[in-house]
Amino acid sequence: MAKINEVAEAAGVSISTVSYALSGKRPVSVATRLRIEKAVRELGYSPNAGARMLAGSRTQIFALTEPLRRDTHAPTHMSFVLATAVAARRNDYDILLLTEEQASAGMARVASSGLVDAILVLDVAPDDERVALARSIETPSVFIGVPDDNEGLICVDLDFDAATVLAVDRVADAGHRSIGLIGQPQVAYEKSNFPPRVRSAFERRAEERGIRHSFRVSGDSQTSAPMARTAVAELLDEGATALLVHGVDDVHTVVLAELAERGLSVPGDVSLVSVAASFDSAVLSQPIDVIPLIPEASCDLAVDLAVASLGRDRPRPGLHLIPPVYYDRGSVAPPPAPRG
Amino acid sequence: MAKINEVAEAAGVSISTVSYALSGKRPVSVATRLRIEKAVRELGYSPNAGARMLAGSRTQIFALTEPLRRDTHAPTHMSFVLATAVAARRNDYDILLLTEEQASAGMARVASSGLVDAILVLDVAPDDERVALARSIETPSVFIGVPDDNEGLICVDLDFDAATVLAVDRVADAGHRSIGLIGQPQVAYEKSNFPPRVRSAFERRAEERGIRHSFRVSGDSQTSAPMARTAVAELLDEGATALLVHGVDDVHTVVLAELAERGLSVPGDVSLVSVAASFDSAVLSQPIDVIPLIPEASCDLAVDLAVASLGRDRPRPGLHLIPPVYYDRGSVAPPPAPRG
DNA sequence: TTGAAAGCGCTACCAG
DNA sequence: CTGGTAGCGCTTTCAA
Repeated sequence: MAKINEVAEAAGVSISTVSYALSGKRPVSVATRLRIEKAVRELGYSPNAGARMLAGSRTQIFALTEPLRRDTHAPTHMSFVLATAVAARRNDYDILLLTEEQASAGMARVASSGLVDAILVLDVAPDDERVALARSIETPSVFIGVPDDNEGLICVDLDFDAATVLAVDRVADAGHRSIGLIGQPQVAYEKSNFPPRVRSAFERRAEERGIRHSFRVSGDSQTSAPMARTAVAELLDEGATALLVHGVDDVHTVVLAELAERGLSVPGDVSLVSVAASFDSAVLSQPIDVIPLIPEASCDLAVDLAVASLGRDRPRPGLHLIPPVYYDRGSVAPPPAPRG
Repeated sequence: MAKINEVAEAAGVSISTVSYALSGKRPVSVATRLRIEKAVRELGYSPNAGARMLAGSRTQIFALTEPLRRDTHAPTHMSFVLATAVAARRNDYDILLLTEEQASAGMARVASSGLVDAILVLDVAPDDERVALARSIETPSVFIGVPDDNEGLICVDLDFDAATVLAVDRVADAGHRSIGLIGQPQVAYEKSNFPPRVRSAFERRAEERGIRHSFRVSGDSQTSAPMARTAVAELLDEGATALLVHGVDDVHTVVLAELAERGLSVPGDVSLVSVAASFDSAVLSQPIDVIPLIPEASCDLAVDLAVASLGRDRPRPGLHLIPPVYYDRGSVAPPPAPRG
């Protein structure tokens, strides 16, 4: 807990020179810089955080608000939190966790006390209450996810629309005339922002391509197995020859198991594409075409935007959608010839 | 972003009176207090975090270090993080997230910059590198979990030893002479601190009671189903009439499914006790006796200790073990009469 | 290339 | 019960 004046003394220079040598905001001769660095090392000096916040205008802290709902999928959520923390540290920022019942309260608090330089908003709901708050405070905020009313906000996300179109087109191009979508649990279509986007893009694009389409939700962690099985059964009964899956790893596992039990091969009998999966699809029992949702991509971009919003030319508000990438793993083929 | 002098001016008092009125560290007449509160409200005043840190000696921030290993069980982990955050807020503290490859680096950084008042250590390994660091820094730290070398540290945890003894005794008292333990995935016995404690307490207590015992690991999330099934099969083959389960929800589900498939009823044919489960056992298909590991209990205590370690009479180092509680749900009965 | 010194906004001591 | 004010440790302007 040495202080800057001790470093200055030890190096035989003034306090300001030490400060500049460390921040690099003013040229310092090599000789003095070396002496200062030596003193810093020997004293184990590290600038006091409170003093920096007060004197400088940066706290080097980002808030991360995440209203952890009961139905949040923990592994996915953890990936995003971790990716955000890593990206932040890479930019010399720490993450302050805001997990409260009333999400806005914590946000308002850290904003008005100047504890953080910017706020990263996770787990965005379609009608998120944090939207209004974000507009009313000085502290810049970046949404990881797109709320319905996003006018004037900076939002980052995978381009779910384009991703879904990519998937529909792929199976349509392969010749499929009837496709199904196995989606998220029902609650996700009310509380979360992206499942509805996938669903509507799916239906719209299928219409545009003139192919039959049908949609089913999957269950939550307790009911995912039976619901996903039922979904597969119903979609196949309706004549679907290709399935898009928008779900967590468990749902994929169940879908594959159900197909296997029915003696159906992929892609021989049924084609399969995973849309916006944020887990490593290598854990599945067989390779599946995937258009991944990569937490690191969203979070890196969000942090970059947060940092930029503190600088000279701030990023302009709007949607920053990440272009989808299609990974071909061989799970899409032309539909089997109709029997009979 | 009003400042304290504006509040003072608006209320017609001195700066110090405002400060004392807000902190309560000095009596203030009701009349002036009311004027001050009014001014605070109207100006939307909220003290500057950096200034408080610098002037006061508290940052009102706790660090939470969690080296998120690949094999971490996300839902359990999230429960602990959430419980910690809630407990911290209740004490007017925020949580700074430290998730780095080299866990010690972040810890050292926030300690030496005075960014946090104390450090909460999660996901403790038997030979945790953070132990040495904790001893070398000024900032108090509280371990949630017990490392092998815990001399001089403040550690909080469920009393796994007592919990396991409670479970063994229960089935032993019911008349079982041969019991099995289905434990965590293999890796947990190397990287985590509590699974070995449950296992050794199980073996020791069974010896003391003079009953046969056998142990099996379960698998990770990908292999839990087959491994847990095998474990059940092997333990039953060895003659176990009661099973203790120390695992996540999935393991319990699989154990119950395997017993059901074998046509064995609980507790008619096999008795079952869940040891140190941190999930809500109500999600299981049938009620099971449980000695729960309650994240809130550990985290509340840890936060209390962290707060106390900043006060006048700091808690003395040592293990703060939470006494186990046995919840009887009717899954333990005397063993069936031996057939033949 | 370097120094001196004025704050940053608050807490808490010393006076009254 | 209330005020004045000296720092807390650093950043940054102004001077040299």
